[in-house]
Amino acid sequence: MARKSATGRIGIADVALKAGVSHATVSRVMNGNFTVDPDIAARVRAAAVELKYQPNPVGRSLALGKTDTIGIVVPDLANPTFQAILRGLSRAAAQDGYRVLIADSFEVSSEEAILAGEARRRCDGLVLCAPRMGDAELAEIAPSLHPLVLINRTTAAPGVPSLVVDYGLGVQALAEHLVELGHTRLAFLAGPAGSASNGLRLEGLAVFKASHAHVDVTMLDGGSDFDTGHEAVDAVLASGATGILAFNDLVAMGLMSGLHERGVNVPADISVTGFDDIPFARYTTPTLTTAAVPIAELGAQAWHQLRALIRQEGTETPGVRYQPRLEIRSSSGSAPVSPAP
Amino acid sequence: MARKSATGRIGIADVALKAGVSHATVSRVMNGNFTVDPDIAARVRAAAVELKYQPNPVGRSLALGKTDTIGIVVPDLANPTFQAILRGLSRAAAQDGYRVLIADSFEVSSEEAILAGEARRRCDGLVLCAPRMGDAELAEIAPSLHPLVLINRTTAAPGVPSLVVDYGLGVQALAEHLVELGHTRLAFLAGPAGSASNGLRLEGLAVFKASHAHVDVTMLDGGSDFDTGHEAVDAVLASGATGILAFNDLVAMGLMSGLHERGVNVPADISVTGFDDIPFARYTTPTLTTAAVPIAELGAQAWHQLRALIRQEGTETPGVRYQPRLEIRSSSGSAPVSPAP
DNA sequence: TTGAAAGCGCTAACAT
DNA sequence: ATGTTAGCGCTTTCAA
Repeated sequence: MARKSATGRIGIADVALKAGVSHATVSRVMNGNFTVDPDIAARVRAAAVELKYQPNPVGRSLALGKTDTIGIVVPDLANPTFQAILRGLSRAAAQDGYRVLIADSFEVSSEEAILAGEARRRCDGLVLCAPRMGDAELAEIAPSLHPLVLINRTTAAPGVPSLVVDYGLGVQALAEHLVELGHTRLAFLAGPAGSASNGLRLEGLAVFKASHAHVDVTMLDGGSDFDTGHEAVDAVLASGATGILAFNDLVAMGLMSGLHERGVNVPADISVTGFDDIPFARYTTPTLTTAAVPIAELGAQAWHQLRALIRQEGTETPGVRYQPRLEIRSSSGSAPVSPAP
Repeated sequence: MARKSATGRIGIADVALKAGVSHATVSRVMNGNFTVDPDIAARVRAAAVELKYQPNPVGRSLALGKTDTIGIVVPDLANPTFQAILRGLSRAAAQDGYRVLIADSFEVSSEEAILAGEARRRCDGLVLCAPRMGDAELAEIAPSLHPLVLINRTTAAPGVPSLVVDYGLGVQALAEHLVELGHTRLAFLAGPAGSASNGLRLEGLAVFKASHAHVDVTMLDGGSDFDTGHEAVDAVLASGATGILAFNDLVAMGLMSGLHERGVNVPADISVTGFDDIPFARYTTPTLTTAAVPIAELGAQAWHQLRALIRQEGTETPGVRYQPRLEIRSSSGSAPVSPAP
């Protein structure tokens, strides 16, 4: 048989032997180098087909110094937001012939730096998605990770484009919307303490409060998943608020489910808003008012920025800032005449 | 500076130079080979730390003939089922120091074989998730993909473990459940035509029908997402069925949303069941009766089977068959006395 | 115990 | 137009 190499797979040498040419010529043919005699090229191609030869990407990567692979580090693969980003990234990168290596840090921020470094070494570039590590650490490792693109996080380190969603603006729009509906007592169901996007929401709320002295905004501890919302029902009811700004759509859905169980009517008794506009938001009962984030586009954009960096296109790309779009559906309505039960 | 190599990164040669030893010795130290003099080892380690040396995985892969990476090919990264499998796989593989490369075929079955081959060549093993390609093609390429694990698909090719969920049994249990509630007119909202799991459901329904001659089961065309369910409202109502078996939870949610808009009460007028028990199923209104699939475990199990293959542990692993568990919630109830509106 | 050297599979500069 | 040769960065025999 034609299996010569140590790995047992068919290598360039086998094809060269079969076609009666040198490795170099085979390599040239495989890479579409036209300085090869058509007859010989045909012979090589025939041999390659017959042997079912497929170039070994590892050897190729070592020789070329590139892997045609990019890495992405996410805090939690279970989070729909990160899933959507991954999808957008994967799709866009695939269009340019790049593959995606994933690294899930499982919210263990101390692992992120190591994970990122390891991923980066196997890839041509890296996307760091909402990293939980501290600013100092991020700035310190950023240079060693170049080409690097940040999502929902910025850094002082130079040459690192950031794609950030303006959660502050989004939460302001939602609060504004509730106020226009007559609500004067709001509550914010916060997200994970370490999350930068939660910080942005808090900043947005501070701005909102400064210009709406007559509106009462209660702060409630929370998280980022269904259960958070579901478990927050008591706290929400105790707050006396009639307009609830949930950290995200998942929390909002959990909350609505809990309120439903208590017989509280949404939006007649209490209005609930989410954030992100995940696909499910259109199909909840009632449908969810939320702030839409062009999340899949974020993934695609991350690839485009990374690609520019990899190709060393000197176009200074400071990143992109995305503004959420208010998506009014049925979970928000006029404030009840009497306070909520 | 210590940057010598062509790639601009610090290589083993830099460390060797700095420590005053050969590449070989550095390699030995980095790999914990104890045949190195402790003093020299310490010197090497110090040099490595000082230069922030990190071995290049590509060079390592080429020398060792392994990448410590596995690949997974999915038909659609947007599908929660595949996301969950990916997560379980990624988590389990990470525990053993393996990374995951993803390849999304975007439901283009003609691309699957190429995608799978490319992914496999960069990895030590492959997981093919519910491949849409034909049986013949699958059996033909399977040997070249070894080590290979199949999810929700089987093949005649030997040495390929399959993890399959028994969708047939699940749909039978759901239908049985509806019949026990008094429903005699059911409808099945089918999934994608090419999907093997849809085929299994159909087989299950055939078995069910054979033993329930008095029950009428209408077959309705469909798909696998929200919109499918939402758009099926008319067909569902026209069928006169009071118990609807949706292809999966997403379709069920879309359908319930559509029914709600039409003023049809679930489950008073019509009962709806899903499939998969995605996290959202607990939080729909009403909560969704479904068949639970231990989906994250499937991903983990895929890794364990793949690991055994990679390690060439001769333990014949013919795969695992998972039986869905009936999860009765609020979207299914007694059949209405009079036919649905 | 260490170094020199071969080789993993490929690409590319150089030579012919 | 093609072959020879030298790497890419690493591991691993084989000598010493």
